[in-house]
Amino acid sequence: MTETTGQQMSEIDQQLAMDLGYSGTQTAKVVGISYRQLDYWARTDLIRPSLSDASGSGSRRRYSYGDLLELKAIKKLLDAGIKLEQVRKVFEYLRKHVTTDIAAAHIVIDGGSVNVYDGEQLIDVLQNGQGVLNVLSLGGVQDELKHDLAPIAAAMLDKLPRTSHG
Amino acid sequence: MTETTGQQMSEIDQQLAMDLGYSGTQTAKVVGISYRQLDYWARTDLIRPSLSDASGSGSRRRYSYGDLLELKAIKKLLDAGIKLEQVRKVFEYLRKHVTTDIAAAHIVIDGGSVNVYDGEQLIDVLQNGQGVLNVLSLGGVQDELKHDLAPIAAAMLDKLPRTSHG
DNA sequence: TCACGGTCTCACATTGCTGTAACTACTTCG
DNA sequence: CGAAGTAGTTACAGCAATGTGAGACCGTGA
Repeated sequence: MTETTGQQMSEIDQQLAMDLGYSGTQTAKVVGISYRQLDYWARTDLIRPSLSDASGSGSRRRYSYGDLLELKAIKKLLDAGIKLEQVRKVFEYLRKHVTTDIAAAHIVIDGGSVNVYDGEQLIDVLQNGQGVLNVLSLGGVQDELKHDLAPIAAAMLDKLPRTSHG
Repeated sequence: MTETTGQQMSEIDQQLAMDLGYSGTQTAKVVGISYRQLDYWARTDLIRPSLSDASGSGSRRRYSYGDLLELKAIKKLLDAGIKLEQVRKVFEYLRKHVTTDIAAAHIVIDGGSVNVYDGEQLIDVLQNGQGVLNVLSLGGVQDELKHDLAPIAAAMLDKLPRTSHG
């Protein structure tokens, strides 16, 4: 469609495009979300365009390259089945604890906390299954269950006809 | 923590409690969710009590030990910020591809597919950070972004005053 | 029969969108 | 400059999913 014939992008052209930033419509297309969704995210403070924010009807939003990266990451998380609420928390955190070497890093969300790793173990895992992983240890769950269950089961037995455990 | 003085649960007592099953209220308390939530999940088919389902007002639900395990796992996933919609898919899948050795296994959700592992690599990761992990490779995201961006940026440059790239 | 524990129904709230129409700004043509 | 066209933003309404709370309803045991 867009590729006519000799339409290669030079490094300089890319830089130019990046400096100009991207409109809302363009951004939505690149990221693969609806414009309404992008608008909603901006209005609800999930992510605002860092080059120029909207200021009244008729104004224009301008998204930076970095914004697009974040948006892509957000979409990845959503597609993996993570709640928007959680995504909000994650990016709130990440904006404070700046990430310099994004390409090499991996975001690791462990319950409440957020971390950025490029260590050995996690990279091994990522090389196997690329993208987002959700891992749950059922062993730990089972242990917790037993622990939580004990008092309930005990109370239950107290009400049974013959108490053979006193 | 749990061993008070004389109130120990014997293996047999536990077995007895498990056979009787657990009421809705008990189940909700053990799992750590509201009764309304448990009811909602039953009515919307996320998880129904396997010992006896509700059959008209006044009837009683009875949850098995296995149900509680599932409910615990569900809550873990929700607390980790995973969408209920995704959780539904995961457990739909898991019920078909039965899990025999639950204690040793780990659920791994990778975008669309669900797997149960007890391999070396994943266990290593789990020992570090117990519970649920969400891992995202930003390197891959950046690559995808560049790829998706090229045609858009090219179209943009076509509209600029001087075309030095033809 | 009455109280109690449990379930069911209904109404309502919140979140996360989506669609549409109105409005504003920028661009272009005369 | 001024009018028209286009792109982008805003306001408003509506929808589905996920709950929550109140209260009606039912069955069982005392």
